[in-house]
Amino acid sequence: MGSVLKTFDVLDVFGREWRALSVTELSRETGQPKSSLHRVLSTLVQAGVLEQNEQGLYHLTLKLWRIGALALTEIDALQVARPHLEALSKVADETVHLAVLERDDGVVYLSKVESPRSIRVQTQVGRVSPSWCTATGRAILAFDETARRHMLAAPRQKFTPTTVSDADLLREILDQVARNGYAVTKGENHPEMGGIAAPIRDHSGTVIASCGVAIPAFRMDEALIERCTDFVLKVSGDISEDLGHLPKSEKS
Amino acid sequence: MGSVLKTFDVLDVFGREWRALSVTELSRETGQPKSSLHRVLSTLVQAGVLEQNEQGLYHLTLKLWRIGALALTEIDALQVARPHLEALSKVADETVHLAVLERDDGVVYLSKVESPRSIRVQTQVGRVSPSWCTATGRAILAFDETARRHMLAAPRQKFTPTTVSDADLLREILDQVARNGYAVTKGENHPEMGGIAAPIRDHSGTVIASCGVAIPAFRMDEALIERCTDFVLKVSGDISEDLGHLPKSEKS
DNA sequence: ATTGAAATTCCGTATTGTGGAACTTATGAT
DNA sequence: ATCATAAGTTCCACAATACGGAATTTCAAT
Repeated sequence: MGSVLKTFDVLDVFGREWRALSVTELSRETGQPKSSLHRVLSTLVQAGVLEQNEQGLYHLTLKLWRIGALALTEIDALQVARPHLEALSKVADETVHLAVLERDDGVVYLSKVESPRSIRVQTQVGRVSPSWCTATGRAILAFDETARRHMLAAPRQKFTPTTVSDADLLREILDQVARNGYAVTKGENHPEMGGIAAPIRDHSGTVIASCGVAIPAFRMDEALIERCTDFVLKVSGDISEDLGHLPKSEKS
Repeated sequence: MGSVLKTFDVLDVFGREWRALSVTELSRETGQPKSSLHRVLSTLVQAGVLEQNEQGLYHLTLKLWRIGALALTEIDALQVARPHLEALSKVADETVHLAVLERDDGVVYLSKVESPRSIRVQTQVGRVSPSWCTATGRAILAFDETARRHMLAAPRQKFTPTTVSDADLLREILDQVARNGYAVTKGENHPEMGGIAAPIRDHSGTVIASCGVAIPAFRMDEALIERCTDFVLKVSGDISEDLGHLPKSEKS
């Protein structure tokens, strides 16, 4: 393996554990000898990607984020969506996310607005969750044939007893999501967590992202689901419209 | 130079130009032969950092942002600040930023709220600006002795005729900012742009960031500056307070 | 078809990365 | 104060890897 790939292995560790790491911890995580790591780490410090604190631990600088943030600017949706997400968080009174697919079997949260409630779902912007057992993931997969095929081809872990991992059943569920126009999940990714999400379309009608609310499972009764679904659909529609997607013409 | 450093040179180019790039463009920017670049690019694709589109152009994936975003979560201020920044944007009716120092002679914008006005300052989250001639930069430098020393030691470019680059004058200005508790600049970084910013303190009283408004220079008259300064000071104080910084006790 | 420009592959060379071992520093127990 | 342990860092001979000029392929435009 080349030194560049090893370097990104090291950075991946920083992406998983989000804190300052020691050479020994990195050695344990990556399985590389400390002397090799030391060289890689020095190089990363020189490149301005890592810094070493007074205890000798290494931590990320903002450099990677800064380079990567410019990749985000292409995603017009982010700018446009923000006020709508805040409105959604306010009326639904729950934590709200904007998500896109990453490598077909993951969704990554680009933006969130936290619920002011004391008991709320703990999530992380930049975190990747499995696309096939989350509401935000399914809301995109249902409308993206290619991604769906890739996802169904890859192996799927069962995170909880109720995680749907069977390909046929998953296909049915996604078809259902496509018909309904929204996705609801409960306890499939994390036993105490659920979500309701709907797709966001760009000017061409392509589904490029989803937005949804994340709700503690114990709060998710029929009434709440119905209420929140309306809010989520309204907001996903508003964002799509702001992106130039014409709302389906009403009969009149 | 090692291959890892070369790799980051390439990524830096993606950080400057924020769009898909061809091998030839990268060759021009980095001065490396195309065959070498090709190897580096393949490696980065393999690492999941870049993707190649159908025209053969390379572009960033979200991976770097995702790893780097976890570095941001350490910055509690970001979560806390968001609603205050929005309030500031609303009352000031101008574009608002939260900024931190990067490598002493730069400030990077972590968060922004755009003004709804049609004529507004064009900025970019993730962009680095010079710390010594921007309001957000000076608002931090004025309270960070170490950073100030480093900044004064490094060479300083003149961006406009009015950019203050003289070390002694800069020292005086920063002392003034420290006494006032806020910084005002106009046309020193960009001729048509100005700003007003104030420091944000954490629970220990240390200045860790700044927030400020960015204003088109032609709008910056005395009245506006005074009005906005009040808003900025109010909000920077509110954010600091939310971070656990006790407001200076009132005499009573 | 023909040309030109860009992307990609090839391959012999030498620079770079490699990792075990030795060395240094920090910590904590006797 | 002394020793023991663990972590961080440096060294160096060897081999793998990166290097880049040149050859080849791809693609679009004329």
